[in-house]
Amino acid sequence: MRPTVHDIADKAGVSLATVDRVLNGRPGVRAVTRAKVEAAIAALGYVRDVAAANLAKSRIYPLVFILPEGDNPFMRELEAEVRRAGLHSAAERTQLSVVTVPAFDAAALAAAIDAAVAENVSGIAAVAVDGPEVFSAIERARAAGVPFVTLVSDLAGSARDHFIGVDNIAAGRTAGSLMGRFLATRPGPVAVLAGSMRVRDHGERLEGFLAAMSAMLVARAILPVLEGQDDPELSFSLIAECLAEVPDLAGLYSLGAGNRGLIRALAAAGRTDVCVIAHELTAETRAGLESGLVDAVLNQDAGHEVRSAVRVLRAKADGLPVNAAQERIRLDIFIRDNLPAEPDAVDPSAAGGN
Amino acid sequence: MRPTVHDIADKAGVSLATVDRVLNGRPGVRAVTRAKVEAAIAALGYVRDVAAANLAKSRIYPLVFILPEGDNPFMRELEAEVRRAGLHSAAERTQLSVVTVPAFDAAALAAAIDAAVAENVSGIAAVAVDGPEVFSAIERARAAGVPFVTLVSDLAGSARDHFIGVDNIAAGRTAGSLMGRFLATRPGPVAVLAGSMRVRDHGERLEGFLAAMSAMLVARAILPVLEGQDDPELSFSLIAECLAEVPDLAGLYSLGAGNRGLIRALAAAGRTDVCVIAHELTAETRAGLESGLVDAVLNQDAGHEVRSAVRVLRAKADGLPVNAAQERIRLDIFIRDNLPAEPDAVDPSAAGGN
DNA sequence: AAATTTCTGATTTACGTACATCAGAAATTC
DNA sequence: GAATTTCTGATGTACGTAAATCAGAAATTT
Repeated sequence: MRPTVHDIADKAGVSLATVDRVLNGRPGVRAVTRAKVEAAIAALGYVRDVAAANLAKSRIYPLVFILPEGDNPFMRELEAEVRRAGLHSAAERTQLSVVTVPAFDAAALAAAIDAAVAENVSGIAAVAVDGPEVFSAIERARAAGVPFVTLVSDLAGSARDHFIGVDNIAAGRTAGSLMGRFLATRPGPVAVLAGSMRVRDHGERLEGFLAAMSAMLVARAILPVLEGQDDPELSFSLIAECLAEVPDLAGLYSLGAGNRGLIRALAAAGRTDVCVIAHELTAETRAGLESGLVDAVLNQDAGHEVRSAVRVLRAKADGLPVNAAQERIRLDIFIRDNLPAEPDAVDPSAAGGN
Repeated sequence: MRPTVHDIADKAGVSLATVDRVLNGRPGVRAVTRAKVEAAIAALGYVRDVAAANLAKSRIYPLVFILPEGDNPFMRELEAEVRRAGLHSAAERTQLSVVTVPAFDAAALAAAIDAAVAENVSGIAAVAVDGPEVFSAIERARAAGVPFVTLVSDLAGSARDHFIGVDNIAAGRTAGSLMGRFLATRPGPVAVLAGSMRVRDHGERLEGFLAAMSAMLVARAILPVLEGQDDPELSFSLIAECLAEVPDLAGLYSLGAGNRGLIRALAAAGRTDVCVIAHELTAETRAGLESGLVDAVLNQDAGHEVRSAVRVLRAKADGLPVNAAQERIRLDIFIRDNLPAEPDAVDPSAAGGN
């Protein structure tokens, strides 16, 4: 059997109360006694039984996810995954909630962060927009002792505890590399559709893509980046216009969330010959892959990200270390042949993470 | 607060003991009383607090992983992941152990299954070899009430509860599809290196690969399958011989574990022009991707598989349902540009799954 | 040496569930 | 209606930890 607090007390020759004080960093223990207890803990290889501890504490952890509003399918999927995780979150003593704010709006995000801090939550996960207001809001949260993780789009250099999302530079590089291989020697320029350069993930993906394309043996023209604001209508018209103006367009990299408009424009123009690489496996991009309009989709698993965020925030709230390797989010590559089955309906009885 | 057994007792107007009898399916409750209690449970939306239940039971679940022995790097990684998971398995009240048996040996596997059943374990995960002995051993395990999952290689049609691994037909199709795109119009035959057709995963991958290749616009000769028994030396000589005899070889699909020998043979022949697609991201295939000898690696995440197997076996042991969607193992595609960072050293302090 | 402060021990209750025991009520059989 | 069987209630202990209380020991100050 694994050792308990009682074993520590026996081994160290102190009382249970003293062990408790040492374990939970409470005052009222002399340095020598504390050392004795710590020695016993180390000798026995004691590890706290978190289940029992949480039971005794009956503590709950209210965690807030701040996501951009609007019809960005990936963000809505993230929201759905938060709700899904919330169904069995009671077992892990977490209470998840979602707050939505206007997309690409640093001031609104900062206000939402401050509001969450005021509500005294145990942790915040947010899709970061770049801006000084956001930096200082994160600093205020951390100063108030509230763990903070960035989700999907990072804000390196800020006070955030952790970033949960893919390496976006590598994602862009992967897109560029696949595009190069798929196009091979076929001539023609490549277009890029982004949402906004005010979120770092888009900027980073572009950076990686350009780097990979410029490393190709065959030099290829990259058209100026189209900014569709992750809006279906705007994305549609931008792409439709581009297709009309550039008849020999060879490739199209969609690094944001404008895929609905993009696919509609491609279908309308009947251009199945363009090599299309998009991000995030949603209903639209899945249909695009199946119909052959889209050649590859780079994806980050929303469910994994939500569960990872919950784990990290809980660990930070408890002052526990995080296994960075385990929390690394993988970049999935999907082509027509390795599409996963359609996700099933929510099953509240399911336990565990993934 | 979420409801407890006490709330049910109050609501149903019965005692705690009766609620307990209903919840745990113990005898001694009239049908009418049972119905009252069940109504109260449904009305309150009660869900058992598993943490408290496990604490009270102080039950442990001994789970056994039966893996092929030998220097198959992926199997050794699986073994390492089992040990890694075992480090914090105490928290989940599981006790993991690994048993190795000769590879491709149905009788040895069946014997190991019987031995595990005799030891009265709570669950068994095994890399299935095809054979009648294995079928009947699985049936004996299930008859003895021991949950059984197949790992990596399935045995559909057997009594196993669940399969933990990728869809190997889709994996083969993906390999074929990528091979076709990467080769484009380049002429030349393609070779396939397998381990043994006695494990179904190899057979299924081959099936998918051939299907995808035959669906290509450009017809391409596929050489007879080379069976390397997952042995580095044998694989080396088979590939070396093949490279010598087929100078215009265009592609090479390695669907088993003979990658060390394969890469050595390619390097020795200086053939960086052959399009190579291999399975499982190991030290060898990673180095191959980085050096450019290997073009793509299809991977299943050993850590995910182990954690999924543990979750499924525990759920089966407790008679709980399994969320199949959540337990589906993804097929990862790795190219040079989306290689994850080298795995870190084991960190026993890490909590949670992924 | 007395008074004070700081530390430590002993004990208790609680968290939510599992499980066992025993007495008594209700239903069934004779 | 008595005897029996089957069901139900009441109660208690246990799991491993958290947290509180209070008494007493040790160290410190006066």
